[in-house]
Amino acid sequence: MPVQQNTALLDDIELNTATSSILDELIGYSLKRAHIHVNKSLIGKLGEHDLRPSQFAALVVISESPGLTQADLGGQLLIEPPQVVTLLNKLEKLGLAMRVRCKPDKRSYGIFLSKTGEQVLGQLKTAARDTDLEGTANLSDDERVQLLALLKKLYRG
Amino acid sequence: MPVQQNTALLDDIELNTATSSILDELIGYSLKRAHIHVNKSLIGKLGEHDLRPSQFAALVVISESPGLTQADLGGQLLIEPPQVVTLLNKLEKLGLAMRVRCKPDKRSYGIFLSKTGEQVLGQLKTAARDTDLEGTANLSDDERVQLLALLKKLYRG
DNA sequence: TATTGTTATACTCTATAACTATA
DNA sequence: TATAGTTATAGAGTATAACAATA
Repeated sequence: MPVQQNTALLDDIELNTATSSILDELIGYSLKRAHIHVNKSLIGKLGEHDLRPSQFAALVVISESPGLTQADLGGQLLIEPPQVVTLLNKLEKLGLAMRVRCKPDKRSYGIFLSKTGEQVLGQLKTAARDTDLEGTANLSDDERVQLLALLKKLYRG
Repeated sequence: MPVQQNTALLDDIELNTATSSILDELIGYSLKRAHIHVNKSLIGKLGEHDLRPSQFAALVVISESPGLTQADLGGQLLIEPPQVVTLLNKLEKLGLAMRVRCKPDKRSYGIFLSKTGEQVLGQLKTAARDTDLEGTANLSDDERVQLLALLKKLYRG
């Protein structure tokens, strides 16, 4: 029979909405959706400072280990050396961080925050805590604690 | 005093390892780390079929709503129309899905899986379940159930 | 005039190979 | 020779504007 026979039927297909999908069984898929959901507000807030989430994370790590090398920073952020270069170029351009040739090994830099970087980071920490609460508004405080514990156990072992 | 005075000290900086970081307070950050952790094995497995996670998710959605439009698909996957085009071009090139002009509205397509697409999807579903378990091996079955419930509550409300 | 899908474009993220300067 | 950082490049993901065909 001709293919076009189904045209009328196909027009009135109802999309699955309630049916259970394999995607709903996969923790990986729900992690992605949840991450998108929570990060929306953070991205918006950081955007006011011309920063991305990874750049905020870098500021935090540098602040907690001033003088660390680019290799150290990449290791903590789980990014490759070329990404560290791009990231630091941006932070230096914004006047928030700097490379200093202060190591005996003249190939490497010590990475430090500027005074401005420390000040901005202070503001960003508060903003990040706020947006994280906003993005998880569907959870109670107890549920937030449970979720955080489960997530850390998941990826830290 | 001269800046270089600190050189010897800076050489022996110890990186923070145990100190608590604000990043560890943010659910958004832990979601990202957990997602990276769980998705590694899935990406590897899907790579054997020249597929990415988003393309696997598209196969699932199409299979569950055969004949849906590109706008429907993009809505379910939370991606924009141009991304749907790229995604479907890839699936058609692999012979897994196809656009069919079967709607009264001649501007739109109905999207369907091919026979091969259905068969491949069957294999991929099993593989996805396996790799999701592998990637969450640090959790017990109870903890997986709890985590999934918390994640869905988080992004679905 | 509005909508579906498409193209073009751009910016971010990610990853690898090749290069430099130091070690 | 090996390593720290850099450059070049390429692929994937994301987003917007502009366009064609159809409504």
